[in-house]
Amino acid sequence: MLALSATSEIVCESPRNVFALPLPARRDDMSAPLTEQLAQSSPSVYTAREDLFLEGDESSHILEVVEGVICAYRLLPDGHRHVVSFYFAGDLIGYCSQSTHTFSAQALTKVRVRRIPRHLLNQLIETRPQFARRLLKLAADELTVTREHMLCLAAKSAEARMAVFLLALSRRNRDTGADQSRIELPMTRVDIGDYLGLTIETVSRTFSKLKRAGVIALPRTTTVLIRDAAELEALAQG
Amino acid sequence: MLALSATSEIVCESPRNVFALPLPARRDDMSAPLTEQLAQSSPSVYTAREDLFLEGDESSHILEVVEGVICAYRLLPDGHRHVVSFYFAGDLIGYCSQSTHTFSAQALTKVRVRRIPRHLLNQLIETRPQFARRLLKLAADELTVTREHMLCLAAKSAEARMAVFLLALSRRNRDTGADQSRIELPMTRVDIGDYLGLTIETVSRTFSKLKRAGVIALPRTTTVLIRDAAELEALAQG
DNA sequence: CGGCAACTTGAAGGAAATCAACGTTAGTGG
DNA sequence: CCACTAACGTTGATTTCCTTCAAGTTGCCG
Repeated sequence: MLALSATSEIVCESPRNVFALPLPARRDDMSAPLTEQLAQSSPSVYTAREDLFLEGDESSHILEVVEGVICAYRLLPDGHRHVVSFYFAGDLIGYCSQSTHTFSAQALTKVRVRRIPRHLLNQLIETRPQFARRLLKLAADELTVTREHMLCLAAKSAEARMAVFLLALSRRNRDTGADQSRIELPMTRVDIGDYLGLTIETVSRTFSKLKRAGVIALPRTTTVLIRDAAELEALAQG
Repeated sequence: MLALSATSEIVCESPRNVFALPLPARRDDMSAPLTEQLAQSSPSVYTAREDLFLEGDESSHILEVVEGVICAYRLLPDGHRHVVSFYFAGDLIGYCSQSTHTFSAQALTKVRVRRIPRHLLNQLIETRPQFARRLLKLAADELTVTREHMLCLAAKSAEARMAVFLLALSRRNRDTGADQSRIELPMTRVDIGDYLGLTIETVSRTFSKLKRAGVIALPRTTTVLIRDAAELEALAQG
């Protein structure tokens, strides 16, 4: 029921790629009363392209994604948009942020989230030091993943960035038991571009290039089939 | 004596720029016995360009920078180097990372650091929930700062990145009571380039361009004088 | 079937990388 | 103190990759 306690243990020690974070929850390692308190809050539902919150909003709750995909983004004064991260089922959003949100969050698909009041989180930290350590581990892992993405933006070509991106989605599939070689993209080309620091044209062209090279196939615009994972890994290196 | 407890309160609520993190410590808000335990460890000293640790090394301690500047970096298979962050006096390194370091750390100047054993940190988390919350806050702030830098790399021009970088250093000066308009660069052009995702040539050219425009002056290669802070702010926007 | 949004593709332009040469500074030893 | 050297920094010319601008095309939903 509650992912908080479980996820941190499943996370790999040194995540190499983005989206390498959480997995489905176990419920046996939390104190029962608190688990129930957290579980009480019934999931909120959002439809595609609906904003869950905006940058600057009061963040009295943290969110656990139960179903669907969420896009965290920021709008810049010059009109640019930057996608900070994508969050999938099992992920936590805003669990360690300021008193106001530092980014906006938009549903990419139909989304169900569980809202956990921050004061309850603080209460858990007070009473269960184990819990605090796990939360710290989660924060540390998100930091590592963010740095990995930063490195990607600082030092890699469009092709390499796309390869890293696709491999991250592929690994996420593997970790959730889905087909590694078949990726359903819940996000548009604009979302991908804003995430990778590229224009939609470059994203599209790079997809075409990878397709021409036989590395991937694109039966539909939202479906990527990985044909040559080894080559994709090589391209991801740079 | 110990920065851990104090820094988190001084950190601004939503840091807008890198290097906006910690400030000198206060000691009054920690339980005395533990403070003393932490203070016992006498600072280690490193000379310029000496590595404190390498990526992959066991990280049994976290480091508090007492004096000097440290450069966190990663070496990529393709020979590229990426500078993750710079750490200044008062900053904490590796306080929330994996069991092995996810980046290497090198002294840019003579450096003194206090080494705090991780097990002691865990002990503090167990016994002092306040402490755990503060550590979480520190992690959250570093995440926010990292995301800010990521945005910079993803969406800004060479000129804008340099402007953001210089303003961050300027703000750090202000926060430590030093001259806002006079920046002593402890890092080389290579370090700056690897941090901003630019080549040394571009870094150098951008410095020259800013100088020509009267935005900054460069009496020496390691000294930047900010002549037109407003214009620099404008350039930082993009 | 029409209309619109998302995506693709092509051509031209620009920002930064690369390649190459020259200056400058700091550190060393005569 | 000065000459020498090597690392660091600057500047210029050229190339490359990605962006921008501009049409098309596809696919979805009424």
